[in-house]
Amino acid sequence: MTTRAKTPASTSLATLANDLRLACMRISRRVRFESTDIVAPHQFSVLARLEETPRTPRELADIERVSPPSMSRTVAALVERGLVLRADDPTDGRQVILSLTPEGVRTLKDIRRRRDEWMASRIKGLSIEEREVLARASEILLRVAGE
Amino acid sequence: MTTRAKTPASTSLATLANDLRLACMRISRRVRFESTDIVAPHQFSVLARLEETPRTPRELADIERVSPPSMSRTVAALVERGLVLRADDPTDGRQVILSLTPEGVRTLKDIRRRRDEWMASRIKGLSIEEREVLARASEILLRVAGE
DNA sequence: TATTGTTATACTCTATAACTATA
DNA sequence: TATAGTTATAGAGTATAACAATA
Repeated sequence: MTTRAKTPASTSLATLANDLRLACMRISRRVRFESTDIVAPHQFSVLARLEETPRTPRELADIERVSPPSMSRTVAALVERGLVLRADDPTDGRQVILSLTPEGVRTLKDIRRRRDEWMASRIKGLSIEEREVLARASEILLRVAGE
Repeated sequence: MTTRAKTPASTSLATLANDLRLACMRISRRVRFESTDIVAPHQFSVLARLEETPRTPRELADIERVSPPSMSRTVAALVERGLVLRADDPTDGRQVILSLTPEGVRTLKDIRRRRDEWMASRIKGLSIEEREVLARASEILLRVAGE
């Protein structure tokens, strides 16, 4: 492989890709493992999608890349728990509109708070310079992840 | 959510924790979604553990925080696929020693290559400065994740 | 008696196929 | 006939409880 950069070896594309991927995956893994969420991962994803805007089960299934029956079941569990509200679509009798209940909003906030607390506890001991690096990296990564 | 951090020193701990966590989780999510792994996540974890050193099912269950019966099942599937080798422990008849087969080693490498390719394609278009930020961030994050 | 590992059984999440209701 | 959603059924992964083999 060609390392054409005058910069350190750590900026080789392949090395950086591997290091960065591992770093992100390990952080994510520990966040999930140690913040003991109140809802399952697939339920959390649905709540987060409904926080953006009300959606139909079909839309959620497409976004989350699961089958309609799976989403039907996931939604049913969230409705059962009082986190999601079902409403008939006034213009199309086949569809249902799903949205978050106040309890759903609270649950989402609570989960994020716990996750953030874990992350905050990890970076609390870092230097100002290190935090600045991470702040800049966050911006870049969020942009890259959104592309 | 809460972006805005043009004044580095005033970047709050909570804001950084949230941005950084979201960034890592979104990157991880996309890596998993789009590199279409050959084995399931829990199987990959076990292969990676066995790459470090041969282990018993009990050790794997403790490390991966699943029950012994679950690990028993996971291991059986990997043995069935020819990725893991079972061997009797010569000093303790109750135990079995699990290790990777050559095919298991190849599979692990292949999965990592695919994941890295996705990540590399994402950072290919970044500037030298941005890559340097990510390289420094990787070091910090890997250290933090390992604590 | 304690430990390792498996089998028995049940619950959850996933999928495909078939069904109902509406457009 | 096509679409939205659910129900029927089956296949994995996980768990707890009970069992077998060994220490």
